[in-house]
Amino acid sequence: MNYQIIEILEKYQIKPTPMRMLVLEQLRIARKLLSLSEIEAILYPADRVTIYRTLQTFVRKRIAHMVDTLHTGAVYGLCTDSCIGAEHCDEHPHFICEYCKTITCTNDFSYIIRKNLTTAQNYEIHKIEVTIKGICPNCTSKR
Amino acid sequence: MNYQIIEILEKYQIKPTPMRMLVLEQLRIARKLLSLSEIEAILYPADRVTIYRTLQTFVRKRIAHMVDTLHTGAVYGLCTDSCIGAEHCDEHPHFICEYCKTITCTNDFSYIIRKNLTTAQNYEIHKIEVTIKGICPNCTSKR
DNA sequence: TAATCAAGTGCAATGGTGTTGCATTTTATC
DNA sequence: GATAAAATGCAACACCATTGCACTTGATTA
Repeated sequence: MNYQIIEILEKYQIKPTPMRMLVLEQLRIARKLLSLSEIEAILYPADRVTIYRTLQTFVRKRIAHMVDTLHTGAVYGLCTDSCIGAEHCDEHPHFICEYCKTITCTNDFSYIIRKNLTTAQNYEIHKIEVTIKGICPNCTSKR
Repeated sequence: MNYQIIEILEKYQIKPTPMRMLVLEQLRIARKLLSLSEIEAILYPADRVTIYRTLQTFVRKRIAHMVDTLHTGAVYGLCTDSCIGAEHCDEHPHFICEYCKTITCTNDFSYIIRKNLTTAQNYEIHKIEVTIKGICPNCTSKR
């Protein structure tokens, strides 16, 4: 189990310290994107700043991506299978369920946006963030 | 000039106080979305909280919409001509130029996202936020 | 016109999140 | 084992959103 985590960290050239292993483990366990505060609560009494910097390292090393939406705060998630590798994929729309508060990834539409804006209007696009709020299929049935 | 502003406010059933007229005027003058702090700076020494509540009122009364992206903070803009009326339109993608920091509205792609997620996957969508970061056509030539 | 009430405003203060500086601890290297 | 580099933990700060409360303004009614 831990060996697997260490393996992943080393694959991304991240020194496998205890804190980093803990944070990575949580990102792997979680079935949703996690905020700094959520991770902080899970790993209490681990230091907030250290987790913050760990997440920064993860984003920099492209093992995880960050989605920033104001009223939920920034959240972090591991890149999915489809984006493991050379590309840092944080462009799939993120769906925030207003019922269960879960943040999940949905299909990627960014290529449509990218294509339109770059070819037709000469925008130079660095990052596309799509955030969708509503009720997820899970919760639709629960209500 | 002021009569026009008063007219607009009354159209949206907002009592035309001096502060509200000032804020609305700035939103109209600005060719981009404005943050609370930007409006605060323009209207100095007007009270931040009052402007904040004025903007809340504007959003509630659907004369303006809010876009929230973390690292720029929340920004506000008047609904465009195409969305004046019954519908509160805040779903066009917002483009943040990393050079001039200007936030502008771009074409609307949300219908694509909405259609796909609702018909194919049973999501109930309340709000779509698309934020794009990069360099706008204006600044591309300047560099 | 004066009294009354609701709405709007301004000041003070709080809470949350992101962020930095610095001293200490841990880890890697020689 | 000594030294250097990286990671960590604590304290503190900055910024923004937000609330509480007292005061002012403006509208309504007696």
